[in-house]
Amino acid sequence: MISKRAKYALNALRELARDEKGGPLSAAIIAERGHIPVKFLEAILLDLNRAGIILSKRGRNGGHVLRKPATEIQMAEVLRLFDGAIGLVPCVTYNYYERCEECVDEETCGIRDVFVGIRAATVKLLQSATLADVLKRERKLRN
Amino acid sequence: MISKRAKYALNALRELARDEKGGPLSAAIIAERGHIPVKFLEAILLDLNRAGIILSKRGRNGGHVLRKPATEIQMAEVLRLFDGAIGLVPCVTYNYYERCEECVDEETCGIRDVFVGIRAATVKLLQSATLADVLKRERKLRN
DNA sequence: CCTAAATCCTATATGACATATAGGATTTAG
DNA sequence: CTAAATCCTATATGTCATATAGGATTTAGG
Repeated sequence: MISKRAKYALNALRELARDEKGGPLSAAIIAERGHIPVKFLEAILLDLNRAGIILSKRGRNGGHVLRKPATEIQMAEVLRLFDGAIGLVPCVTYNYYERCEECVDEETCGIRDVFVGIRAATVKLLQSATLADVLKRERKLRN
Repeated sequence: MISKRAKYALNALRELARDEKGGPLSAAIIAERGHIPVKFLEAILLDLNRAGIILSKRGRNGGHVLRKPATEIQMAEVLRLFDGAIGLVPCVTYNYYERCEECVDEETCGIRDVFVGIRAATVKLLQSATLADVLKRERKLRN
């Protein structure tokens, strides 16, 4: 299961993608539209800003916009940012690799081999799922 | 990430599969071979027994054996037993379905749509991964 | 029958983490 | 100058995963 932080982040980014050509959206508005606790969302938006995914403007008429086009923001990037590794076991991830303490021989572990395959499939799907793709899916689902 | 309970369970089951035609294995032996805390493993084996995956015999010369052939025990079954839902969000699972609180319209949610695809791919891989398959992979990896 | 070896069972410690809130400091436009 | 917004730090809070303790029960064999 992904964390609520990650889920809220995805929801917030979807709102920004929908608004891509409009003005900046405030945390309060995003929170309302996405049914997200405001203060919690603020922290999430801060992380997204620091990670270079959104651009946040302070002060009156401030708010948040996507820093890149919606075609270039992948769900994979967002999940990695908030939840770290995507794999189901620590020994199958690229960026967060960690040996399993109990592991006897990683090289010949058949269990690991299965999880390697799952990670590959998952990452592929999460990389092809950009915010633009998410909106496209929604248009399709509405018919 | 899957829980340690689930990982330990898979490791323990692999030991039993390797031993499939031998006598029952005690928790102590499995724990030693799999580098698992004994008492913790005991509780896990108890769950596996209650779930009908292994058969446990008490008393002297007691121990645990697979209740079904290794070709019929899927990793999917084991993960579901210990970690519950396999999907990355509660709204995409068959057996543990739960609506996302913050969800506005599940039917047309593009984010959910992506996770539906991931769950399908993951479940497929976990179902085809039986204990026999795991052992087969290990023989292959040793070459 | 007795003992050793094993599973079975319940309770509990404990530490980590995710979720969430509080309260304010800072910036910015009008 | 003020209102609206982000930014920042600290903290509460509860839940859960991991793990251990201590014994009750069963079973085979000498």
